Amino acid sequence: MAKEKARDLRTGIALLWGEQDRPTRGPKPSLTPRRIADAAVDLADAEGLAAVSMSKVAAAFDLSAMALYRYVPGKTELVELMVESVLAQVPDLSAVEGGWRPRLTHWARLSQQVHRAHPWLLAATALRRQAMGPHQLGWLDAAFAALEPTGLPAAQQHRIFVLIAGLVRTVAQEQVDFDQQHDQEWNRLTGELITRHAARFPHLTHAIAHGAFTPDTADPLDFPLARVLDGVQALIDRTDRDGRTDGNERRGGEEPS
Amino acid sequence: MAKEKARDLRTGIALLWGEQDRPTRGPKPSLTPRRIADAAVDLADAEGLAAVSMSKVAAAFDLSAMALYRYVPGKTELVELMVESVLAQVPDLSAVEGGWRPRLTHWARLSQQVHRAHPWLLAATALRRQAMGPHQLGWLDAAFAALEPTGLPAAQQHRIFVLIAGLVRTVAQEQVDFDQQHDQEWNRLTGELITRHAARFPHLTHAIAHGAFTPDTADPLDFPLARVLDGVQALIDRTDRDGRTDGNERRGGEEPS
DNA sequence: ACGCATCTGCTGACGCGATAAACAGTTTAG
DNA sequence: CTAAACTGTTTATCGCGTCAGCAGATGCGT
Repeated sequence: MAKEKARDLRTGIALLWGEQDRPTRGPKPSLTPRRIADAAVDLADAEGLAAVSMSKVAAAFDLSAMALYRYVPGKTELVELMVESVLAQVPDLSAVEGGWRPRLTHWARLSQQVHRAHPWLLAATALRRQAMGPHQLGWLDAAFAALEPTGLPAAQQHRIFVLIAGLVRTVAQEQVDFDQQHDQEWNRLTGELITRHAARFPHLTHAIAHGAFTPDTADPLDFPLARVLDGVQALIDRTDRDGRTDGNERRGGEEPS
Repeated sequence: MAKEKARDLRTGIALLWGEQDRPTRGPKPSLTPRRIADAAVDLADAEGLAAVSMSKVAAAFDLSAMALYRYVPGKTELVELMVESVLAQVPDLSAVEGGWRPRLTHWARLSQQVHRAHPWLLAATALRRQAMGPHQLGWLDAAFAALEPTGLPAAQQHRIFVLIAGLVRTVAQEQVDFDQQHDQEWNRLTGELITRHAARFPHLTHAIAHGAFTPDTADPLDFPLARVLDGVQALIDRTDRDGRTDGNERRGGEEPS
């Protein structure tokens, strides 16, 4: 899981951007990286990322596991291809009216939908700065397009993008993990624990008594996204008013390190 | 990785809360779950979570892998113990002056520090609603303590907690993944890609030209945390002014589903 | 003081994962 | 037509979590 090979990035990129020349000799290839990735996506959608093993993917084509290595350097690159495949619908936000806020909101919702449709995406993009394909860069471009009208410095636009992308991930995480059965069990057992040790967790107890953990039918993205965008709006207002601030003012934390 | 056993939660909780009776017969146990967890933490700190295998942990005591199963039901529970061990310093925010905002900020910073000291924590708490030990609940209690003075409804306090905890995770993710070597390589290769396909990613190109990806010496938690807390402040202001709003007003997204 | 139930820790085995190596069979360029 | 280039297979290695069964230590009830 932590074996980097240094050449992975380069080979991954080559694969993602289709920069390989399939030669003309020998038998016709029966597969393509794309077809393999799509089969892997189907498998992951149905049984989770953990079920995606070289042999199970190969089995979808009635081939042996090793056959895949003719098309894909290794599993790392296969997962990168899966991500790219799933992001094929690059958002076009130019039709969204109302400026940066509705556009960013729409971007976030589209991203959330992809995560909902492919719960494994979260785990697949979790670690490392991986090789990015054209579709992934397309999503990034769309986000910057939405942020441009804020008039904020590019560095801050980037930070806001990271913030919102992270938010979508967080919310997706909650939704992915959700499991009626398991969740009820968890609520029951943990609730019982807290009640038993109420004196040790007074504020938690108080909050629960006032409905903090009451289930909620609203889309879980609504509330946090509204908060974050309010925060961005506040930054824009302050920047417009003050002429120039770097956005890292003293509000919200003092200690130097 | 995806094998749930239904009894895991219950046994995990029993272990975390020390609700087992070690009997009196037989040889003296040479270990305790706690000592095992601490050894595993040291291993993970040094070589990453992937390096934490039953045999490697056991090797730290010159024992065989199977010996650990006398103390710990399985690896799942071991990881839960590791998390609990690392959260032993439950924050006490009562000394922090200035109301909810500095307190929440402090909570976030402490959490960030733990994540920095134990990069594997992120992966260890990534999945599922796991069994929570007293320390973990302590952190939760501290957060609600900080949120109480906002006067917001408990359900919103909970949502804000989730938002901020997620934010810390996101930032921690960035920091954990960071690797000078690999990052420079990534910047070089990906930058080159974007330049080559500039026409396809106009806004991204524009943002980069204006310094969007320029490295930054500020603590990466500063900016996003300030934005989120500004957003919370806006919610408080609005609630105070309007008397009553449910916090899911129309700002920031309209479509019903 | 003794014996056995109760422990601890060990070895061996299983199944499953990624992937390296060597090989058999196929296709096409020269 | 032949050899290079290519596809797919079998076999093997290594590491993982964990189950089963065994050897030896310990201390309770007698």
